[in-house]
Amino acid sequence: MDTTSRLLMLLEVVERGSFAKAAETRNIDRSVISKQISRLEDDLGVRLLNRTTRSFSLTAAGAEMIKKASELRQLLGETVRLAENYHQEPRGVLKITSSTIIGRRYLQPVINDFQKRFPQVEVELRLDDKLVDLVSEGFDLAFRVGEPKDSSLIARKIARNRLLILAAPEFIQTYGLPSKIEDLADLPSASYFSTSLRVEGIRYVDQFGLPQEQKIKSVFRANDAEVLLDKTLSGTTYVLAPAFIINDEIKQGRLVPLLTDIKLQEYSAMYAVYPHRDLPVRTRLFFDAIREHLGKEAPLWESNIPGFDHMYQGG
Amino acid sequence: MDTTSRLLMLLEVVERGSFAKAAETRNIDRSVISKQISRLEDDLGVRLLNRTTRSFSLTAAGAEMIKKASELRQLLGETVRLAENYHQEPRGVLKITSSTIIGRRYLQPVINDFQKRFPQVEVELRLDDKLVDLVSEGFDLAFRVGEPKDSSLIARKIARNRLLILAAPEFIQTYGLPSKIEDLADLPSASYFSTSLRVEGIRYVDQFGLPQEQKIKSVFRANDAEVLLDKTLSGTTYVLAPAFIINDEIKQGRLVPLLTDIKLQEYSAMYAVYPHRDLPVRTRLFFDAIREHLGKEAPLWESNIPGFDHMYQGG
DNA sequence: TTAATTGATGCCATATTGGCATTAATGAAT
DNA sequence: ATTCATTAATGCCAATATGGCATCAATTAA
Repeated sequence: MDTTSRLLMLLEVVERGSFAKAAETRNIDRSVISKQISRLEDDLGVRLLNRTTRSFSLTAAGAEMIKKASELRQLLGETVRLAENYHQEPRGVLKITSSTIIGRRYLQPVINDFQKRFPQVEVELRLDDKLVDLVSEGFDLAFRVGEPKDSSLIARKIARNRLLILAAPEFIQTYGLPSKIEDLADLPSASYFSTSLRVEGIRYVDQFGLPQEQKIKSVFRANDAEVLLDKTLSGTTYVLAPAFIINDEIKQGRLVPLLTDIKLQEYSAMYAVYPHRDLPVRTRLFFDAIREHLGKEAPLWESNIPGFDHMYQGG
Repeated sequence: MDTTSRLLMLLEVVERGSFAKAAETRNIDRSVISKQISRLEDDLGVRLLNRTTRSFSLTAAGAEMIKKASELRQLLGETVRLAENYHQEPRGVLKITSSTIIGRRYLQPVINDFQKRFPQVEVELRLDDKLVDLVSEGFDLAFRVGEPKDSSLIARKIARNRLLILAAPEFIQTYGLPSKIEDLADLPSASYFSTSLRVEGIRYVDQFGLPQEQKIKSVFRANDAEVLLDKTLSGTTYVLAPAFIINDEIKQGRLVPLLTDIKLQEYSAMYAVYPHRDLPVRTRLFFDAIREHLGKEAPLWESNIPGFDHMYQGG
């Protein structure tokens, strides 16, 4: 290991916040980090970290070094990617992250097929419902619902993701079929709720083409769409759900779309996110495979919703 | 050894022109280079060099890689230098290059003293009369007569270097003492002669302040100033010599300045050259030590020429 | 007070590196 | 043509460096 690698190690230590965490993400022993950082300090002849036994802070020199280390990582990444552009056959490790549901339902089948076609490509899939740092963790691709804020990343919309209002037949028996959107105000609803996003109403476009929001009566809130769907299947709530979480519940008659004449506002689409302009071959091929799988026009999941083209379009 | 080091190795191979030369400058076995370059190609998955047994050429991928390797070297250098700025005590290896005469006569005494003061600093001195590439060979400092052309380098004038016209007493006995500069036209002269510079006349300023050049009759040409001086000591030629090669020949009466009333044009000064704005401590200290040794006003070597202040000033 | 976590250190098996000798290929000199 | 020298590649081996384990001391949380 040479100075560059040690600088990158230092950068990881600082980004992760401790030797132990850096060791964990690298799957190496803590002692290795400790030794290599010490070695780096010896080589450079500067103390980089002020250490106490349980934490550390950067020295002035250390702060300058991690800036440079970050530039080095960037440049080294570009270099490797440049080389990868010369591959005609994809190879290497394809690192992907996505939310649990996207990964399980839409990525996994593509990955299975992909690795049959390209056995030289290894795949690492990290399912995580909170955003991870693509750059520092070295991911090639991320799949997310909603456009990411980080403008240093490149996001491409790969599939629309319209909303539906759903309830189980049992719910309809209990509460009756709502005939206009205002009826939803008093019906029990399941709704998405997290630190970053809480759904408190249904946004739609009225007959005059004006945006409106119908308040809902949320009796169950969770930060997991599948849990909300499961709750709704039990017949005790209705739910405003994105189309991409629908499996065959509608086809089997276990869920029924409500108020399909309402024109709902489009929900955040599904995006693919990557950190660089020039993708390695393996990434580009996987990206294409995903688009192929999800469909060019209507996304794959909409085939689970018969007649969806005519629903929630305001007619 | 990791990818970065291998890229730097590749860069050296390309710069030096062969595996063998790169191995030589690194003082390692050729096999190491061969293995590491192969390893780099495997890791990147690209062929970088088209090899025949006795030479190689870069592939397109290889050409791109060495560009990046050069950026990496630059950035890594900056990083290390940044760390060195935090040293209060100088350490590390001070790599210096100069012409033979400058090194032997003016650097060596300073180096001896310097290493007494700072035993932590190692010194590598490369005496070479042709210019070497400071950047690719990793030199901290170069000392040269004449301003270097490479504008990416920083040059600082550290001492003027005036000229004299010298002859041995024996020469004067033989040919008589010249009384005006035109007398030199027919007297045998030793003159500097190399592929880059050939001296064919003596440039001076006449009584009206106009630049003139007096042709000389060169009977001995060499690309080494000491050899010219030695020839002159033999009494068979006079010579136009820069002051910095004078030892005690004038004090001992073995050489006599001629035509000291002529106003000679100033010769190229001695320059220190370094590749970066921010010098490591060891370099800055050595630089200061050299300036101290050579003298602020009149350079050290002028003390070997009694009355030199009043010579060749047009009086 | 105890328990848990952190980074440092010493020890050891293992992996990597660098040097040597050999080989094959190539181009220059005779 | 025929040496001859030089180049890069390869296999083998010793020296070196690395990473994992166990342990320790320091610190914080419970």
